[in-house]
Amino acid sequence: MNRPAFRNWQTVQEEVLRRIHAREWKPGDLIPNEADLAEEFGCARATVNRALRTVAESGLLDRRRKAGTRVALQPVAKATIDISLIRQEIEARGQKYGYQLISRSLQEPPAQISGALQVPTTRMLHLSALHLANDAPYAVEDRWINTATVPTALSETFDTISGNEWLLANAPYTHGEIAFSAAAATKEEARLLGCPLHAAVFVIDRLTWDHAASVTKVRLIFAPGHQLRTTL
Amino acid sequence: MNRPAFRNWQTVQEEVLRRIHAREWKPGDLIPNEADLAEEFGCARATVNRALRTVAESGLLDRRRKAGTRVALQPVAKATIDISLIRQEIEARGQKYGYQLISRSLQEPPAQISGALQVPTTRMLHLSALHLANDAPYAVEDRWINTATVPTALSETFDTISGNEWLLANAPYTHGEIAFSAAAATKEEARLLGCPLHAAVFVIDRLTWDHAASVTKVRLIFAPGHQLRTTL
DNA sequence: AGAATTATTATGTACATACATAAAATCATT
DNA sequence: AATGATTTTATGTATGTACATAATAATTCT
Repeated sequence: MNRPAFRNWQTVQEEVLRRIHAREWKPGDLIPNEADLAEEFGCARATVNRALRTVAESGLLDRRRKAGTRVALQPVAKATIDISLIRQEIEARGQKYGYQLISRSLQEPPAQISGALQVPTTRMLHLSALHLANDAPYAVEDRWINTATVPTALSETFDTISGNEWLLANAPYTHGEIAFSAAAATKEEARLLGCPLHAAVFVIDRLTWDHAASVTKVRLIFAPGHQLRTTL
Repeated sequence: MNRPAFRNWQTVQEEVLRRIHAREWKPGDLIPNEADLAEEFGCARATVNRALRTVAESGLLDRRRKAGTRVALQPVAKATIDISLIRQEIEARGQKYGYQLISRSLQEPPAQISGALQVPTTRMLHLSALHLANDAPYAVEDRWINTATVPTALSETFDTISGNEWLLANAPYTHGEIAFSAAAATKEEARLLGCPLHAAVFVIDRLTWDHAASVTKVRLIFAPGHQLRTTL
């Protein structure tokens, strides 16, 4: 019997995935422990561990100490979405990027905004801008910046660089929340995007934090037809 | 000098993140190599490697052999979205799940569908169903199943179990594509969801494959107001 | 029987060492 | 100076051993 050599963790991972897909290991099944698999595959336990850990991260395996490793009953597909700069997104598609500042003002935010950012109702920096791809409207950016956290934003005009880009370079964040939804274009959004009033638009809302301090809240409204795609 | 003990990879990771956030290591900077960091932190190189690898996976570091590790110039935020069963999604929020089959038929798909699934224009199984949360319409499921890949689907009525759930249990897939977008509700969708015609609805399109064979193409149309949320 | 304690076990990880690999840097050659 | 071969170097990973940790199983005590 010529035992195939599973000598690196990728190979072991492929074999594990094959067995799951081929239903040799069925959903809910307890699979052999690391030590046994290591012996079977002719490699070290650490190698098996690395492979199984990676598969578990993708959601196909459930692992618990002492209880062992079992094939997930209801595998939760995990879609990873790369949130890059809008400029990069457009340039990556070989299109020309354009940016246009619509308004910049210091004003008191609506309760909904100041609540989300958890700041007392002081005046904040509000930006409205338009991103263009090949001169066509691509997305409207509506942003509030917490000037208590990022005071340097007050001395930036934002007429050539987007809030998006300036903040990434000047205001680090530790974590954040993001939400995707659909909305009907408001009058202002429709005007900027050149689409009918109440057209269905794709919206991304993002809120970022630097430790306990809120940094910015941004709403991106994409022109009709926009899709956010990824692989599973 | 009492050197703090960074004795496990999580602690090392936290320190690395701290230095990046504190701009001790600035975007674009080359950071010390693994061996040096291991000495500084008083741990093994493998421990530093695990920490740096994890941070790199999150997009904050760029690593290349021989070239070393540097802080990402434009960190690409990665949002991971868990795609679970609609039933689980609803039950996880403590709501009652309901399911209603609208139609089930064998028919020749429109060119757009058969093209995406890369099958000759044979008859395919088409399902239309409604998912409910606390008896209120939650999402419309419009699904095409490739009966060449999943012949057993032909003997399932789908009147009590959704295509979503049945396929997960009976038709494994190796990979897939997913797209998020906004659309105006069609007449039929508006009727089922109980919303105005052309209301802005959130849409998820998914296409799954088992190796080279297409499995299913599904379009989920969510009731107005639906949000898909995650953390950054 | 039920509760508290202890033993067992599978995963999780740290470490030292060794070698693989990719890419940059250097050197030799034309 | 351009080209090609060689060396160097930082990351990538495999291995054996050791111990940590969490959760289950078994045991003891009340």
